[in-house]
Amino acid sequence: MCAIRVGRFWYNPVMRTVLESAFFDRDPAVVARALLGMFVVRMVEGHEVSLMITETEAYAGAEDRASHARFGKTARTAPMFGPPSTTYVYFTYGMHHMLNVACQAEGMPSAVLIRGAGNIVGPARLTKALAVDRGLSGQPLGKEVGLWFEDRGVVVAAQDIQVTPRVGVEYAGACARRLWRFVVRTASARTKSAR
DNA sequence: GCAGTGATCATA
DNA sequence: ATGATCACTGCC
Repeated sequence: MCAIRVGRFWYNPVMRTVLESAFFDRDPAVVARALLGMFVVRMVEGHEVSLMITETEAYAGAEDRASHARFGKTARTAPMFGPPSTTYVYFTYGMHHMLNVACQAEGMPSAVLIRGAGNIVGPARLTKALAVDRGLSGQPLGKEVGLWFEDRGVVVAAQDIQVTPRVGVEYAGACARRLWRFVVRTASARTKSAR
């Protein structure tokens, strides 16, 4: 039985369970926590690239003053209101793409931002590495679009998770202090402290 | 420390 | 139509 090491974590390469929409049909903070140790899988130029997720953030609906859904449904944010496992990719600062997955039932806006995976730290670096752009926004995760998530049996213990406020949402008042950022503590994926 | 870059959304 | 803002990164 050959196990493969990812940082301090080991997994069995035989186990590959694709995360279906039910996984995402939960509170975004629960999903964000549960995604640590899961793998994001992307087809890029005919090759399957998979990376263990190490950093996520949760975003909720209108009551979350840090969420893009706080102003209601718009052309850009409509995927956040879609069924669970809908991708929400947006373009910001004139150059960066951000990868999110919608959570909860259709009509209930929420999402998890994937901020880091494998050795990649930073949400825009991740989308660059995985060739993710707005063309994916609004599409359901799956092999049809070449982007999906898998459970490969990595278990991340609570003691290995750092929980912090979300990055870059100081404008959100009290919501900025919500502890909705989840980071796997590893030697390689050491992160900057929240700004 | 801060420039770069352009979509997005509120305001009009 | 206009302007401020932005769930960021890389280079100074």
